[in-house]
Amino acid sequence: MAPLPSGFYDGDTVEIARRLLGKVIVREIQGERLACRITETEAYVGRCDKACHAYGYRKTARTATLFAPPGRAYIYLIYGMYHCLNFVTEPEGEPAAVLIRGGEPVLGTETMARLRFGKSPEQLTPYQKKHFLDGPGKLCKALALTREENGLDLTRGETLWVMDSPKDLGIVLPPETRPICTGKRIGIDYAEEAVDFPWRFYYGQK
DNA sequence: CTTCAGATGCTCT
DNA sequence: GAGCATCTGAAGA
Repeated sequence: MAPLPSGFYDGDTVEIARRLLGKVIVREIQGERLACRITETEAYVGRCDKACHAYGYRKTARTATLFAPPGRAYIYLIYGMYHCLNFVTEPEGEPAAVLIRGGEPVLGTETMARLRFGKSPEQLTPYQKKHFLDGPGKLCKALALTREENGLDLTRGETLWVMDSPKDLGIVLPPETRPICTGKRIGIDYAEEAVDFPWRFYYGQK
């Protein structure tokens, strides 16, 4: 199943956020395999970034996972009802992660649609289809990820991992031709000078 | 297409 | 008690 190894995550968080675009998240639930291709990410670096939950190495019950070895899942509850999926980066003890902000379905669309809307893909409105996985909360809902999965080791290929390409699942997709765009991160207006860090990466217009 | 209110509960001060 | 790395449906332009 060839999950990306811990070495992939053991490095500069901003660079890893960029390199995660196009990679494939695989999720196994109840014997079924779901997959989506990553289309949007953001980097968070505790050492120097006021937007990071572990800014200044602040360690609490919630942020403990950010200090874990690279290649773990950091999942937390936001706004009382949604979850955000991150991949822990940098060597153990350096709190940092990449937020997965968006994706597109590769496998298991039927189940993802039911997890997100309680409907089959055919029943979705055009608006629902267009915005299927374009947000961190949407992605977690479609992949059935909650705090239960916080701390999971992504390098073991158990119930959640990342692969280099859809080909690793035997799925052939058209090659990615969209440009990689860079911008400011979303929803961190409180973060003072860090609001301007260009640490968001996404595929541009088709 | 756009704006907008409301939902809902954990986390940290 | 305040705020949060958000989403949805409804309503308006």
